Amino acid sequence: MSETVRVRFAPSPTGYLHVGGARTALYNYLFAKNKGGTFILRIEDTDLERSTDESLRMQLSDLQWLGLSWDEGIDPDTLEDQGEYGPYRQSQRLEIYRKYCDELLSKGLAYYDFRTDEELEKIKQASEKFTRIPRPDNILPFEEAQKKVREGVPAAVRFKVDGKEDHVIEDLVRGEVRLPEDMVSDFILMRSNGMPVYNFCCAIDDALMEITHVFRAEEHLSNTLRQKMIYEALGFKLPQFGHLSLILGADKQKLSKRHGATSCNQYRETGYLPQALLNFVALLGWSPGNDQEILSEEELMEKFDGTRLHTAGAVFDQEKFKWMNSVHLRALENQKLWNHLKPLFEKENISLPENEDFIHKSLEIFKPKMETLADAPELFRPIDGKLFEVTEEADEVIAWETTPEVFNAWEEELKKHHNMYLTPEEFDEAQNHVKEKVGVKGKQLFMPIRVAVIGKPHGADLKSLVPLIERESLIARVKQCRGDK
RNA sequence: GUCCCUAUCGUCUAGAGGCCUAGGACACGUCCCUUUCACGGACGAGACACGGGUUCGACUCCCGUUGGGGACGCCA
Repeated sequence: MSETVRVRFAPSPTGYLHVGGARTALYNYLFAKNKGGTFILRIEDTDLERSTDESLRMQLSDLQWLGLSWDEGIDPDTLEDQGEYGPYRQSQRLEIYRKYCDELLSKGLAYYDFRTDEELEKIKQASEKFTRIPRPDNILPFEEAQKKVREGVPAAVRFKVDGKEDHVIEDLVRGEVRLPEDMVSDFILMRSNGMPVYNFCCAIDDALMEITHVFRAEEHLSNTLRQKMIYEALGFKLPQFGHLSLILGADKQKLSKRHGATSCNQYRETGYLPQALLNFVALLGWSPGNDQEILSEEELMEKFDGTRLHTAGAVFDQEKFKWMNSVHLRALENQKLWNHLKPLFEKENISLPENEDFIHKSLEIFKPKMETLADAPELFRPIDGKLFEVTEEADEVIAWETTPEVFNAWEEELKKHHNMYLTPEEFDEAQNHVKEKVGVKGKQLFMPIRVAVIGKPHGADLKSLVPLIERESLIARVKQCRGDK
């Protein structure tokens, strides 16, 4: 009895995927998964000026990175259609729009508008409190207008917004939303260059692709009114809409570039995990209804059924996102985490042992200190002897009266051993010997040693850290700290 | 300006008339763990925008005010 759920995400390929877009895509994806439905990717590329294949590929790559795979749409590599309802790129559906446009034109539900940009601009300037574009004084009869168009006179096609009735939309998020029809003016269906415009394509495609539910941002509310009119004029069945609250910046304005990082790609490049981004944006405007905040994709799928969506906007809190990323990062299996980290080490020219033992031990020490993947190079750099350097932070410690003695004693201890690495026990023993010999304890003791190991007074626990570094390298480091040549 | 949407700690949120002296999380503060830094743990501070109704009873329902946001494109 219940029809199959078909939802879509319909980005326009202009730049990277925005986090708001990621959330919209996620909700639609989760809803499809939750209902056993189909998730469709449609490309809204009718704006020739701004849409590029490069952007398209960037968006597809972002979606893939997030793991939001689609059942119908276009192949991310070949960009070829996949599915029964194609083409899935609006730029390849032009004849379809043309056909429906002619239908509306011939029925008198739409008309050719021969006014130029300049004329329209003049009209806008003329009225003080301009809100809507007025209908032209004399609309040519269809046949006559068509003839003129065929002769090459440019004209846009506008939909006639006549009625004075209110439209009621049963919104999945907001309940009954009443929109007065005169809220919008006669809107464009086809540009004068022959390209159809968003509201028209969207309505036609959603109808033809048999979309059942549309989750999209609140800013589309007035478009929904336009699209409803198109649906009705063409006799299509309206899908269910759910208008999502907006994601806001710290100043409560719609999240945009001036708020800093807003594209998925930026987060990807600064060391965020896709599962963290998904988890975080999922909770911006929706909650599972309990106190659980860390959710896997599977849990999200299971719990997201299109209800419990918030009506008010949500501020994107970078701090909390960072925290959530650190939680997902710590939950990651060591080997998987290492695979994420490897390219970063290579990029920074940090050479590290790659045996299982080292990976496990080092990650156990450094994982709690990482918030993003990008924190790893700083943490691991001191392990690589060739990159060892004494930082300014260490100056104070080096200046302590007893520090040179600690350095010497530490070096002597290291020289007593012969194995490549010290064990944690051997380190303890060595440290105790230094303590007895120099007669210092506490900060006076371990801070100089830490400086001699990683070049700075703060960092990971020495007992776990020292066994990860070659003894020879440790000796070289003390020398360097002491200023030996 | 017009229309639409919206309103619980600084932020994300739980709360669907009595379970609320309003719960959780981030951030913040104190303490514990720790010979540093993190992680972890305990505790603390911190909110129902305001005014009217409805009701025996409102954070929860209705109306208004105020605040915030969005739309008003031959962008999507």
